[in-house]
Amino acid sequence: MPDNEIARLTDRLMRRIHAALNAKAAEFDTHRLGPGGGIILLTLAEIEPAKVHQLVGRMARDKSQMTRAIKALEAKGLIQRQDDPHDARVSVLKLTEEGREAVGAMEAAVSDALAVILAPLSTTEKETLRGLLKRIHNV
Amino acid sequence: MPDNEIARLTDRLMRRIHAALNAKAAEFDTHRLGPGGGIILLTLAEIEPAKVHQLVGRMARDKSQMTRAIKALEAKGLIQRQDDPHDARVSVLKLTEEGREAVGAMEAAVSDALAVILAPLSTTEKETLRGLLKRIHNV
DNA sequence: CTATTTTGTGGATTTTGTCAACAAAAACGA
DNA sequence: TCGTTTTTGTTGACAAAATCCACAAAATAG
Repeated sequence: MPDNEIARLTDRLMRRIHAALNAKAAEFDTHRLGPGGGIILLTLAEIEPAKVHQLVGRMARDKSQMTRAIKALEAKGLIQRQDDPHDARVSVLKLTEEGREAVGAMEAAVSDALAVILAPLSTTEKETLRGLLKRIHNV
Repeated sequence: MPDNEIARLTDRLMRRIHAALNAKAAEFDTHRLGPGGGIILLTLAEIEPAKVHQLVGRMARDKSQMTRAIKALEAKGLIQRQDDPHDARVSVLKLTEEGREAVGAMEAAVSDALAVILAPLSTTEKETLRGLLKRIHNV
């Protein structure tokens, strides 16, 4: 079952990333977002402005958790909500200036950590990996 | 920061796998191992006989959690411990016959779920992905 | 033979994940 | 149009997992 090995290897990779970031969290996670909040902010930076369900879809997370995580980010002044004139159920999420700064710091730190973990791969291979992952998600 | 995108895409992939398996857990998780216990069993099947710290290393997990997870698997009769004659601190973990059966059922189910998620990739691409992931872990 | 490291457990706490129920708005269909 | 269904988001209750710390016993190193 070669596919299954992909699952196990992916899990392992994710845990290593998680551990590495956790170890150096003190350096960049000045807002104490935690891993959960951090990755949401990074994703939002990528696709903002976004609605909650878009983040839920893209991040494959539970919506109730997303609600709470967003609430926390909002309380910390990192993101802000605006009403959507076309749909009264939803609000549009954007980064605040402070949020953008936090994203910058995190991007750099994640980049450092990833560089170490992905060191066994050449630049070309990393590109290949990224491409394959994107294709999996039909992006 | 292209590396960072790898992290996000990997996270997303892992969550999708998790969700897919969770959705069909009733079909195969007759022992109620949960995702955590399940993947440990699969990993053990791959490298048994193994000691706790080997599983910890390979799975990049916290050792105290591993202790508890193993205890649960042992209580369910899926794995068994034997004393290591060369090192009294550790015991050697093996699957029981029942554990082996559980692994078989899980392998099949995981395989099904993975096939769907990885469908956008060709067989060759899946092989490439697997190879890259293995290289990341220096395997 | 002491000091340090490795290996594994256990407790306490926080963080995440899961599941079900719910409400308001939107989209749909006869 | 009006009722029905779906989408979107929120909350509560609970289960599972992660994190952190301290500890003990055995192995290893100096």
